[in-house]
Amino acid sequence: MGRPTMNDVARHAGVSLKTVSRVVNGETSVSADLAARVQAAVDMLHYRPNIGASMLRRADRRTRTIAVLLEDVGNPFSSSLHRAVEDEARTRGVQVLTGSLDEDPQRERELARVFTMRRADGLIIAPASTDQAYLATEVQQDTPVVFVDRPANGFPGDCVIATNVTGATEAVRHLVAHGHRRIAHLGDYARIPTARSRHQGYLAALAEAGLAVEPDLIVQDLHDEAAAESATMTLYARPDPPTALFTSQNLVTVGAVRALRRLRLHRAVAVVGFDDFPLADLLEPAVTVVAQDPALMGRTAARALFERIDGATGAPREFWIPTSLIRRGSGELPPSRSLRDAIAL
Amino acid sequence: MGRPTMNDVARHAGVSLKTVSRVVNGETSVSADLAARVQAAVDMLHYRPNIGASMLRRADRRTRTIAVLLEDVGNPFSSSLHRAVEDEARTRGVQVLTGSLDEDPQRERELARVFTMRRADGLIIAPASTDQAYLATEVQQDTPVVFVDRPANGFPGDCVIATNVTGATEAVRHLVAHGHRRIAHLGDYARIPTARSRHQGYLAALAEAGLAVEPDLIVQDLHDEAAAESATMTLYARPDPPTALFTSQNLVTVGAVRALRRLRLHRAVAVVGFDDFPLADLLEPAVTVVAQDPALMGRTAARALFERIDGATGAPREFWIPTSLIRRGSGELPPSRSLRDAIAL
DNA sequence: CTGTTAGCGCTTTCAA
DNA sequence: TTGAAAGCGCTAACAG
Repeated sequence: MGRPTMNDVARHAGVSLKTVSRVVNGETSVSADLAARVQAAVDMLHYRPNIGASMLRRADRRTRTIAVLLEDVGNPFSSSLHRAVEDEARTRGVQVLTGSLDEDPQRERELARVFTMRRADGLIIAPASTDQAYLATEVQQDTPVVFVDRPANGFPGDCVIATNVTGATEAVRHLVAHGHRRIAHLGDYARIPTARSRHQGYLAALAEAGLAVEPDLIVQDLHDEAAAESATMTLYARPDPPTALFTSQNLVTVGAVRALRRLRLHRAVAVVGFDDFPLADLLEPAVTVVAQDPALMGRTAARALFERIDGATGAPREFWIPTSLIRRGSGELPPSRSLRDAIAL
Repeated sequence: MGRPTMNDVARHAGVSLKTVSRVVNGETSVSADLAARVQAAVDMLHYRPNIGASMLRRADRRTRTIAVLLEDVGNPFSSSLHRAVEDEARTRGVQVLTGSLDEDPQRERELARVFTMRRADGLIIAPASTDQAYLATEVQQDTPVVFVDRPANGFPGDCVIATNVTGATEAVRHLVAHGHRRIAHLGDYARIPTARSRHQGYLAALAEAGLAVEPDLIVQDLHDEAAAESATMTLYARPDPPTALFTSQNLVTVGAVRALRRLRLHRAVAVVGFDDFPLADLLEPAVTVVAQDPALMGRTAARALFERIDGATGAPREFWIPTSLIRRGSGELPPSRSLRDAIAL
């Protein structure tokens, strides 16, 4: 009394179950006559094959499902990436399961297990944990995993990562070129690999310019707007504040911009942010950023995954997705000679 | 040579397959001794149940999967909604399949069919088409469908919709209260139900204020920033332009703001937008909006769906999600007496 | 408490 | 070209 089955169709069409299977799967070795009768029965009963059941017996054992584990399907970076994966999957008739990790390593394991029980053909993971060795026992040998946004440890898989170090270096070099000597770095959780790379790029640019590292100008473990805003306020309560900020993530960038607004320093302090965000060009001054390309990252990850699913072998590959500096104004402000006066206002 | 099966576990533990099934499913009627042996074998073989296979024979025939059809999983509205659905699903151990419709009715049907073949336990659809009668033959009687953001036609299902008409009326009433008499409406594709409702709300507010409808001040079928920007430019090339804009969607709002910037009218023309967007509060002037609550819409839709999946019967319900006017500055600008002079600049 | 048998909806294998 | 039988991994129904 539930959905009609292949057997129901066979009975209605007066053919064997196997003939229905052939028609449904588009095999050509069925006479036109029988095929038509089967099709008529399919239409009349509104038969829809149960692909979960077919996968059980099918030789390739594919579920035509992939799973994507992201930081948060609701944030702009993750959701752009998700959309790009969907588009690649769609051309192949593959469905996409998603889950949000919220920087929780535990959740990463849980979801890897859940999607394994669903027999996803492959996984795309933006790791929240620092060690993916657990995947060895969690996923099957022949289930490919592609890592995106952050590198993996302890498990072989293709890897799609933005050029975080060089992007950050370029950002800070840009500030140096505009005359800045005291450049602060506002970073995300220090345990996040991308945050570390961006920090590393910052240090490299300072070294390159022969500038000393001032630990007081480096604030880490900022993960949301509020934290970034208050860290910036604190920075500008100091006697000798920086003339420029390099922020390592868009929520941090926005938090810093908010603080500068409150302090009325938004036209006095230069800012370059890592990762672009909507409307950055409409702020005053418009925000200079090192833009990532989440859609390209998603597309690249999906294509790599499907190549592996289709049987590609060989050592894990690294795909480096270039970042690009977008000059909009905030990063081109010269160092203010009178920051303390401005603050006094 | 693939994944270990329940049979492999049974052999290793020296018990029957059914005993393994009991342990794996947490049934208590197994002696501690056997349960421990089974668990040991599970751990040693890294056994993971194939829930696709179990669903085939299980009495409730649930896949513990729901499908969500959205406009575009990459846009802020859809992705916030998606995230809220995920959170509800997670508490129930249910996985979420998603798909983007891109305003394509054909795609809506396709995806409904695909997810039916996956035997999703229920569907959440933000309709792209105007008629959902096709669902009658596409989904099973007992597969609940909940519609979100836009109403359904021709198919019974709970419906979760923002108060578009009253929200739009409130927006325009707000502009009227600030002295505006010539208020333009920039709307999305006229075929989109939410766009029509917002247009209707606009008309209601004008009528309430005793203002005549000026067809020249109504521009429809704007779906992206570029279209909205050029429509706004055109509007201000007219001899007698409006002193305020009511924009019906956030891309349209942003396009209009861009145009006003270019015309240097952003402090002269009042703007209220429908639907909030990130950083609206950081623009100058900050943008007054009628905010929707996509997360609440997603949560409400998911809860309604799970109630139906859990057997709730009764007539389709309507859940009206309230909008809220957020005053930020752009909507509180008074009518400019010298718009033409300002434009002349 | 434990096991045996049947069968979910489908594809495979093999025979006609 | 068509179909019968077996079986994918699992749970239900029923025995012991």
